[in-house]
Parts: sequence; C-alpha cells; structure tokens
Amino acid sequence: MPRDLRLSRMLHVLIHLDRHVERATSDQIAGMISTNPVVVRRMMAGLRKKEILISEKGHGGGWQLARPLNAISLRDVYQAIGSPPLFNIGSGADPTDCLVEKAVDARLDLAMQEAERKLLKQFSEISVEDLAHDFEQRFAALQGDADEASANAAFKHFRTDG
Amino acid sequence: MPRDLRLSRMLHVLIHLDRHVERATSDQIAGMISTNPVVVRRMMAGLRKKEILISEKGHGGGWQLARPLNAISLRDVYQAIGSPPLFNIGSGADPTDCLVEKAVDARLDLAMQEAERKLLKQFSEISVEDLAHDFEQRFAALQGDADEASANAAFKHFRTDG
DNA sequence: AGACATGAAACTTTCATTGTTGCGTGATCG
DNA sequence: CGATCACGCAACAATGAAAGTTTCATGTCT
Ligand code: FES
Ligand code: FES
Repeated sequence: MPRDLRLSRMLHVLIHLDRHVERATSDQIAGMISTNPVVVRRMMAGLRKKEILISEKGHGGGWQLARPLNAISLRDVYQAIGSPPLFNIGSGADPTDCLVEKAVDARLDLAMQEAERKLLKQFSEISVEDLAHDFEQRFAALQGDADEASANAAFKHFRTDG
Repeated sequence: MPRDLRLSRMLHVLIHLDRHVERATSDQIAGMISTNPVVVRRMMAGLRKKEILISEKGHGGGWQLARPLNAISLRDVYQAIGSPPLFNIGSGADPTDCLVEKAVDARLDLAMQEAERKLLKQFSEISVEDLAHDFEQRFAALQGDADEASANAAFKHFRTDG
C-alpha cells in the first residue's frame, strides 16, 4: 500500500525548519527525509506559492519559513502540496449505461466527500506548531524531566547545523 | 488517481444479483462491470468466505446471494474484499532515527485512524438494500411517476436474463 | 569568473492494482 | 461414460501514478 508521503514529510521538514535550523538546502532536506533534492523542490514548490516557505538561490541559499508554525495548519500544508486524493477507495470513472451503477457510485462518493470534509476540518484546526509542541511536552514527560532542555536535546539527533 | 474500485463494483453486482437475476456467471458479471472473469472471481472469493455469496460449478452454475441485501452492510462488503487501505495519504514505513518524524507520523496516523473508524461506522449503518431502495425511490420520483413498475424498468437496461 | 543553489522539463524506476493465461476440479447434460 | 460448463488457484504480463533521476537554465554570493 504505497501511500502519498508528501504531507507527512512536509510536516517533518517544517518543524525541522523551525526547531533545528533557520534555513536548509534541498540537498540537506533530501538527506534528512531519505529522498532526493529534486523531489524536495517539487514538493516544496507548492508551499512557496502559498507563501508558507521562501526559497533563495546562490550561496547561503535554501529554504526558510515565511511564517511561524502556529500560522500554518495541516490543511494549509495539504492544500499546498496539491490536495492529493485523500481516499484510496471510490468510484471508477468508466461510465457505463447502468443507472444502478451510477447511483451507487454517487452515493458512495457522497459518503467519501462527507468524510473528507470532516477530516479537512480537523486538519484546519491543527497547526504545525501544535504537533511540535505536543511532541516536546510528551517527550519531556517521558524523560521524567519536565524542563525544555531535555526535550530540545531530542532534536539534536541529526546534525544539520552549519 | 486510480482508486480501488472493488467496493463500488461489488455493490453494483450485489444489487444486480438481487434485482435482476438470481444467479450469474463470472463471465456475465465481468461483461457487466467491464472487466474480466478472473478478476470477478478474485473479488468475489472474499464474499464467499464471509457467506455473503454462494458459488456453484458446472452447468447452470455461477454466483448467487447467500442472504438478503438488508443483511449486508457496506462494512461487510468492505471487509469481505480484504479491507483495503481507505486512505491515500499517511506515513511512510521507512523508519529513520528522528523522533520528530516518528511523532508526526504517529499523530497523523491517529487522525487517519479516527476518520477511518467514523467512516466504517457509517458503512456499518448502511445496508446494500438501502442503496438499492433509495435509488428506486429517487428514480420513480424523477419520472414523475411513483409506481414501482417504472422504477423497476430502469433496471432492465442490461439484458442478463437467461 | 567560479561555485553554489533553486527552477523546470524530460526521462526512468518502482510497485500495487488490474488484466491475462493455463491448468485443475467439480457438476451437469446427453 | 465423455463433453461441456463454470469455478479455484497459481503464475505471469500490462498499466499507470508517484517517486526517483538526469539535464540544463537562471540567479546569487564570494
Ligand atoms: S526534525 Fe527530524 S531531522 Fe530535524
Ligand atoms: S444493476 Fe447494473 S447491470 Fe444490473
């Protein structure tokens, strides 16, 4: 089951760009998420258009957040990567002349659209900052040590500082 | 976006087996849904195991309902075809050592599982009979003629009677 | 000028679903 | 019985979209 990984990957990258480094190149990001720089650019181009990210060329260039994580919802990210189909099941597009088939498909699509609407509403209510913050809280709690230094240390697993 | 068409197709077939013919061969069904008989058997094998359908070999053999449509929910059908992944987006299975990535993926999966749970609950509350009945009602209304003969006529578009 | 980094287009790879072929088994008909 | 019909099952080929890759152009900093 090969799912669309862009949303998951983008969220990781966005948090990285807020918590670890203020700017990173496509190559660095590609190494981070085990893919390649062109895929990174393709994926992040949509976020640039929506003014979630800024990219700069040349020396010291790379990618950088255009606004704080609490101003970026999961829905924003989802739409920025092109609103890929959320569902794997649905009706086929080969129209026959059977009215029953059309009716069944229409009804099924309705249910899926309803589910999609609800899921996107949830997404609109969760900011990327929420994700990052929740993790830090939970991690600190697990450590039995509530100070933030410990939580932040968890981020230092991957050397990306220049 | 090539979705999984099995659920949609199976629903169509089930209604057909209740409203049009009491029994149909894989070849006939394949012609009906524009695919081929082996695909039909593969798809319907799961329904046989769940005792939704019965198949018989030899002359006059073929597929037949094992219980009435009102005793078959969308959820039953979905599970019978193997519970294929409902969603197209999700987290990848390539585990790195970044805790943030793991946390983001876990959170995303949680949201998806919640949505899946809700959708399956809806599915469990809709029977295949509901789908067929709703269609007949709606079709009759559209015809400006509320008698069932008119609605039933809509089913006769495809000659499958033997 | 040279090195760095993104932008964009074209091409290849990957992989799950679907489609296909072939053979075996059981059931009905004559 | 033998022939035909129809499913059961396994193995293989085709399809198509996402991911990966290559290549060249453009812009930026030293
Ligand atoms: S957040 Fe995972 S590498 Fe920085
Ligand atoms: S219901 Fe569509 S062909 Fe019978």
